[in-house]
Amino acid sequence: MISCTKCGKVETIVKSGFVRGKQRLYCKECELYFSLNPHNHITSKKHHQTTIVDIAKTLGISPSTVSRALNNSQEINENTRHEVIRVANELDYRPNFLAQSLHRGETHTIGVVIPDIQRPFFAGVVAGIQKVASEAGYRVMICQSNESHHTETLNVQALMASRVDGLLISHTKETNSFEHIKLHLRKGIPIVHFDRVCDELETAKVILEDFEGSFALVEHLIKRGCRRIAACAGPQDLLISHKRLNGYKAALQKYGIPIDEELIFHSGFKQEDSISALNNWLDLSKRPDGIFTVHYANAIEMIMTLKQKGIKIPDEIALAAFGDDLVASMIEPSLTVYNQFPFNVGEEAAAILIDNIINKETFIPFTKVIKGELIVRQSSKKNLIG
Amino acid sequence: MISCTKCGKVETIVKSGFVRGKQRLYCKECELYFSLNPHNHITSKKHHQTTIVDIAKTLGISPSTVSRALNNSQEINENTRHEVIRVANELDYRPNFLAQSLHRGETHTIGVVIPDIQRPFFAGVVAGIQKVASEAGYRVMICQSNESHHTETLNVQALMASRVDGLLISHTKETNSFEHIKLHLRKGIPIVHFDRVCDELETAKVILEDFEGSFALVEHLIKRGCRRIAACAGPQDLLISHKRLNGYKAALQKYGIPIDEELIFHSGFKQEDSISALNNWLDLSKRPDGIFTVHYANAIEMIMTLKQKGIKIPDEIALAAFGDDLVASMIEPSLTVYNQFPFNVGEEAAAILIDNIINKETFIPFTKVIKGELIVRQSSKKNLIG
DNA sequence: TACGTTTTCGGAAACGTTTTCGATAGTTAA
DNA sequence: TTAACTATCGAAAACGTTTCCGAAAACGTA
Repeated sequence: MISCTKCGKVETIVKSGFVRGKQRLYCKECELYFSLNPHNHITSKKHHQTTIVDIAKTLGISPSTVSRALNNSQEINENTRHEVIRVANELDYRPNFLAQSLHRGETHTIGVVIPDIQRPFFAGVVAGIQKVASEAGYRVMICQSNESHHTETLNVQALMASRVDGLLISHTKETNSFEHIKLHLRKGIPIVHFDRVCDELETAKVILEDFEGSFALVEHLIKRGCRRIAACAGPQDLLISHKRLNGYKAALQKYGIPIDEELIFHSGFKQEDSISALNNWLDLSKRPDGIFTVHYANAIEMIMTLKQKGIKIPDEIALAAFGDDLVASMIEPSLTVYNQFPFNVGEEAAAILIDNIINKETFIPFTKVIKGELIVRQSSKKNLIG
Repeated sequence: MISCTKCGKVETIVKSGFVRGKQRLYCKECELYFSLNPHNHITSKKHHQTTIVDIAKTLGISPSTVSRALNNSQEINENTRHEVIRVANELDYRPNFLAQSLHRGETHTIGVVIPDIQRPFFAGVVAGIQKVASEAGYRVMICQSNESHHTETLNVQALMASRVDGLLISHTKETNSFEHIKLHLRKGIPIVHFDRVCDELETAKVILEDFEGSFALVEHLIKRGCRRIAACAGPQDLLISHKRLNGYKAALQKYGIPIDEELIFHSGFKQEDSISALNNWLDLSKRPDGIFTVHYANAIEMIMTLKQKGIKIPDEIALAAFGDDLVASMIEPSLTVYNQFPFNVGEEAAAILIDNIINKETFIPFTKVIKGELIVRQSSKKNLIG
């Protein structure tokens, strides 16, 4: 006797067509269409994630119907839909994201390449990215380049192989060729740069007020009385290093202070670099009375060294730096900084990328500037002129 | 006239079988087998990633041969392999990771769920994970739960839908039910806990010396003369909070100091929490002469507050805390901490997970303890007894 | 009764790979 | 000369899903 898959009754069953050698049936009461499948041995492999086919088999219907039921399709009987959903829950069905992505040609995943997740700036950016992305239903894959151009290239390749829908990238300090990006840009993959951007590529960019921030910091040092300001710039190859250095120079020029190349040092991100630069400056016949650093970490190290040497901050030397962090406010004297709002940078970058992904055809690249904020602390206080 | 796909010569071509209505050909000189395909219009869609089929069509061979050529198969003519690789480079072929994963049933990706990437501890863990994972050829997907149990559940679901090969997780402070983990554990997905682990699940775990570290910190405070030590413990639900509190209590007991519940406070991770706890203690008739906090950030805030109030550290109150960070060494007085080596935690957790993934059948869960290190700084120096 | 329409579903193709199976031609052995 | 073997490759199935195309039954209308 044939019974309904749902209610189990026998008397309500009527035949309803004949497809591919199998009798199609219909339960009058449940208004449910189904077929009988002779071999219902669900070959329960050890670790078998239930698929749409498993649901179809247990219900005696076809995979396409199950798919329709689970995707809010219009053309399906409401009762069938409920049955499918019931069985899906029973078997703990989870859609296979790989299969969906393969079919749809999109993964709803965005790739992120950053130099170092342990730097608070990038951690903040990533947090901002994840917030916006998850709200928009996108997953995030993060890769670290560790400031190595080669690793960055491998990261980009891996993300592209994973068919991410778009890419967010901040380049390494040694990256000065961009073929690995151009390649994918030509294929139409949406790419958004942030912070360490690249001017020769036609991508959307989210940048900081590198020039304005440096200008504000240096101008602030000048206004408090500094006349001989040293600069600890970043790695030579980095575009933002140039921009920030230009801000420094512009501020000096505005106030008629000559630029002394002796006082400009291009550091890496290592501690030794900034310390040796500082020592060189201190050995000069005319010591600087102010120091501007492109990265707050350098300034922190310098403060520690200056304190050991018994040099008074800010009276003998004042300091101001790019980027805020807890330690900048806790150290004594606390450090004057230009806060970059990394979380906002991440939010904006992700929002722009997702816009680029969704409106791929009409999107026109542009550059968004995230405004920063000068935070004056003890390392530069007192003796204010203007 | 028929010419070789490779060398273009006509006279070296011989017929070599006949398959599915198509003449199979062979170039004597190149030792290359191929067929002619009547329609070689590569329908160059706008954004068309070249596939294995595109390569097959341009060479007049079958996709399976291309696959073999690209996968170092034995059963393929060396000349054919070279031709395939040449064309693959020409068309800039990139294997579709989705299709590969779908077929193989594994993604070579591991999922990571952490409460907050912006906390240096977790950023360090993630860096360690990424190092080991990438060395082993695994990708990493990172999700933040933002200390929300609900978000954590969604994260786990999303990662499982993406069919990650394994999961690394550190629970939120509010997580006290683990159904969302059990479900997948039953299906055989390798899962490794770290830091904020869960004792009721049979997973491998990487933990810190929570008990020992607290014991060491508190014993250190006692040895320097503290007799009334307050504790700023973590959230109630967290297993590690209990362990650390137990270490605190054990140290007191060893030295015959009574445990005063008045001096134990369970904080969240917010700044206000620890400050109000501190104020309560200061209002007591018998103030504490030492403070132990489960998280260094709380101690930093307390140091700032104590300094404002003009209370001498460590003479009136000494401090010691769990977890190291740059700010702990920079603040004045610098903070005595128990360093947890987050990078090592990440490395170990990833290594164990990958071992679990590869040897799924034989793997037996175990717990790995990452040893920490007591770093004595100014916040607890002087007056040493023992 | 005859015909058109609606509802509901199944089959099959497609996404891009890998792999199993089988087929052919050439080579070697008996 | 025939059989067995080797080298090389193609066809097709499989992974799990979605979607296009059609088809059958039920329903409505004349």
